[in-house]
Amino acid sequence: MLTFERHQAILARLNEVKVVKLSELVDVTGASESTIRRDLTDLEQQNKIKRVHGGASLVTRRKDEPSLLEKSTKYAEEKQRIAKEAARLVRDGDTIYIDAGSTTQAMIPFLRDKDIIVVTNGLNIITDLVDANLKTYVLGGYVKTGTRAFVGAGALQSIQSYQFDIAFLGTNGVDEEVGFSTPDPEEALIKQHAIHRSTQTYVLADHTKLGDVTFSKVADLHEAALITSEKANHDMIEQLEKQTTVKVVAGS
Amino acid sequence: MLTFERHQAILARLNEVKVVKLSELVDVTGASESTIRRDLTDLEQQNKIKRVHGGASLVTRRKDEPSLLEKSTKYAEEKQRIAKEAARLVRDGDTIYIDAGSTTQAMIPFLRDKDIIVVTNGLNIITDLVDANLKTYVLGGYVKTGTRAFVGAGALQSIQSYQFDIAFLGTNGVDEEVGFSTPDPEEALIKQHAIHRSTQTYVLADHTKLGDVTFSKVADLHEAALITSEKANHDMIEQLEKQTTVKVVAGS
DNA sequence: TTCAAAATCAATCATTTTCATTCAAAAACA
DNA sequence: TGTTTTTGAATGAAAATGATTGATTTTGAA
Repeated sequence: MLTFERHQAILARLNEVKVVKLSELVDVTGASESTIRRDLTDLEQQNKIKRVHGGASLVTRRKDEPSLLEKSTKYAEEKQRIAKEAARLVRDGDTIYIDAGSTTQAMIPFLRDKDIIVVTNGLNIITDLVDANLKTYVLGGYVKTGTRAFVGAGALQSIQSYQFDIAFLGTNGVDEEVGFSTPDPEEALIKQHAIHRSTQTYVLADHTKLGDVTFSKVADLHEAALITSEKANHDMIEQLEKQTTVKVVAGS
Repeated sequence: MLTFERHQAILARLNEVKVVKLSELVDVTGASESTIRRDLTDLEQQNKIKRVHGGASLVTRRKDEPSLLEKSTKYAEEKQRIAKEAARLVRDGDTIYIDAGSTTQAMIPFLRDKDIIVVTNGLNIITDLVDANLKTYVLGGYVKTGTRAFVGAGALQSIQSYQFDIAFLGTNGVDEEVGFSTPDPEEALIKQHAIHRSTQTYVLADHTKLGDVTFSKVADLHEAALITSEKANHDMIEQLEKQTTVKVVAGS
């Protein structure tokens, strides 16, 4: 058996089993223990496998987890909990829209490996989606400096091609009277279209957003359900519940 | 047994087994070991097989796209020089298309702060463009795992909206007969449209691509100009010049 | 926990296989 | 005929392999 063939056999077997004992590999390939050891060393140097005592496992091509510091600042605990709750709503077979934004981005780890199609307009979101092994589609358009969301005529045209089971949106303001709002009119426009092309819409907002109003109105409260956290003012939540469904996730 | 026949026999056998022991080949063809070795050397030079210790395997024209990391580190210097030459062609006020790919990506630092509009279908390219302070537009579409290019119906629809002064494309193969080619038909389709929507087209290719043929044809040689480097075989360049404009950038 | 047996490991060496190079014989060619 | 190309055998170098050694790690029983 050729070196190349053996390497293939080893990798194939690892693909099935994730971790295999050395003795099994010896059986499968019919090579001596020494040879297998050398093979494993080779493959490890090629960064294809990770050796463990007695065997080996395939290295997952995922990007390294962001550092803890990054995580804690980027996705505060509250966002994590809200994102997790949102992700629970997604079922295999769904086609969903994930809006640009850090809270919606926090959903992605909870969606890993699901059999879903995801559409997004957020540059930072794309990489995470692909790394999470999800079928990923992107709106085209102009890349906004700052949030790096795709907006404008291109994005508008793109979104018309899709229908979503659920849209998950971020927001900068949730107000009883004004409804959902965001600073940039261009982004607001995309969000509006996402709502209209989707069977259900959930807006993810941590407690700091409640009561705020920003420049561009996205939608009335009744047009989307809201997911927020216990940290929010309870009177505020009661008020909002008159106009929309509110999911409140447990505090820390 | 004729040389040609032997070559065919070898290739046929490789087709079946992917990798064969040299001794087996000797049995099959009835030629001496030396002859087989010479045959294998020939076939490898013709780029038809890849030799490994103890045998050989057929080169596949389909998958086998090197990872992004590999791409970006390999022949970095040469790509830099080619990219710089390409960037020199861009004038203020231009609208250009920059194809997904590591060589085209290398152009971006040389375009910094220019007053141009850039359209791309490469995920990794977007961030660089925005960071280089360029007005950036993105095609939508499906995100290919691997190269992370945007392809498919969405990308196709998006690209129809634009007209370019210059399109800069990468490629995996440049061949006198076949022309420009790339492994993925979906990407090839986008490239074709880019060419047709653009006043001028330049294909950027380091010397390793010349003479190669991959699965999907993108265009004939005369449909685009070529930028490559002095490392390329000079006879090859002469041949190519019969069908297209070739810019050759200085060696290291 | 501690200890000893078992398993696994890296390192080394002798053997086998494969390789490129060389050279002379055979074949093809003109 | 003489010349060129192809072939096969021989050589030593290089690479791959399998067995052995003793060190290290894991396991399981006390």
